[in-house]
Amino acid sequence: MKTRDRILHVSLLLFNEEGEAQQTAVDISNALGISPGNLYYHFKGKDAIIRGLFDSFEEEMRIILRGSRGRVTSIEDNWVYLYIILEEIYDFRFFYRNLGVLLDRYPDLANRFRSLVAEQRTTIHNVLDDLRDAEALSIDPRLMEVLTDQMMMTLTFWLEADSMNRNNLDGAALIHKTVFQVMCLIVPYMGENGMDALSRMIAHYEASRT
Amino acid sequence: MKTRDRILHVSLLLFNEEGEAQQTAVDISNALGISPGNLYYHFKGKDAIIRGLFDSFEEEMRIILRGSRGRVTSIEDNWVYLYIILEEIYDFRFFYRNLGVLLDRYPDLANRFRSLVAEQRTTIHNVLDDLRDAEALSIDPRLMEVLTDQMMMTLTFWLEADSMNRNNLDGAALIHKTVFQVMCLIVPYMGENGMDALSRMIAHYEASRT
DNA sequence: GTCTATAAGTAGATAGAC
DNA sequence: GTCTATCTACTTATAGAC
Repeated sequence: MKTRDRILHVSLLLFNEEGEAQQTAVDISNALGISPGNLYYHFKGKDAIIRGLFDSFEEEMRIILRGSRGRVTSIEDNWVYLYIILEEIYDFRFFYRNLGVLLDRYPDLANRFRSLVAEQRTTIHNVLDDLRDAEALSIDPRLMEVLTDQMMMTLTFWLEADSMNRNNLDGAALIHKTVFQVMCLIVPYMGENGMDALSRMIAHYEASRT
Repeated sequence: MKTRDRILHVSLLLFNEEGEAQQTAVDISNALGISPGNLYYHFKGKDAIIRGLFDSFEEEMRIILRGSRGRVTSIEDNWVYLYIILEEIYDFRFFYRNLGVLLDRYPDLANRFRSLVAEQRTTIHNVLDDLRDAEALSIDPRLMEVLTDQMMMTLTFWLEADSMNRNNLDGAALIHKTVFQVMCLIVPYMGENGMDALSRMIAHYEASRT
């Protein structure tokens, strides 16, 4: 593994586990067992590392988003698809832990992030349209934008929201809970099947917690 | 106005407008036209100022929350009550702009914040109960917790969510939009009146934007 | 590519005069 | 209460040897 890749790999671990703000360039070089000078040879600074990590995240997320085209046609598909998105976000969770700071500090990155969020929103919107076409959902058109916004909000701030609670969940449990939370947003639009689907989801959710 | 109060007042303005992270102790003293030494005479540092500001926010918010007891018995009441909460948050919006950082940096403040959020959640839950008792809402009990979480998420992250958009709204418009967003969360549970209420809300919302 | 050593810059904090 | 001056601590960034 090349030093450049090792830097990205270890930085991601440190950022995710300890928080991005807490890690200095020297901390990262220590964790790698290399000198700060060497780190600077590969990356001009911490911001360059972060940009490198965002490159990976952006690429992977765009692949996931584009992979949904016409493939999510049932409530179960939707459940699985949410899982995939949330797991990708979890892999790069330090970005989402304090979005505000990062966007303030790196304006160029802020634009790329906003653009990615916009594509995410479009994808969610399309998925809802597909589910409506497949008659899995019946949504008042006037509520579509609001519902999309609400789903986006949950998909973007679930990690920060969890840190508001005293007893934080581990990753897998939190992802599961969040999928459930998002699915519940569309339960009222599932018509007759809504309550059944809800019961199955709750059973599934409760079972996974034991 | 005493220097101590002027410090709190000007700091709040600076934090809200320019961001908390961007302001150093020296910046604040410059804005006040006093020396850094004098600032340190009144507050041991920026964290002491932030604590002082949180004291005010916490006190005001708890009064608002406790003021709701049994007083929110209609959809219209709920609309107004959301307004009051959102406006209070907006006054101290720098806390919500990057919650993650603040909670990391000041663990004691994090506990107080979590406790306040918990009381907020209880209040929202009680209000929903009251609305159900008043037969303004009809909610499946299994969805109550999820709905409460969803409302809390919106009330906590609306400011950060707005900064994800390219064209940010001004304060009044954003508050209005957010009230609308939260109200739409309960539209599916209004029964027969839901669609009527939605139409009225949309009319009201559109009218306010022109 | 990698190291050591060090410069340069910044924020936080205090001492002592007025 | 308020000031000036200074000190400490920490982080980023670079220079030059190996």
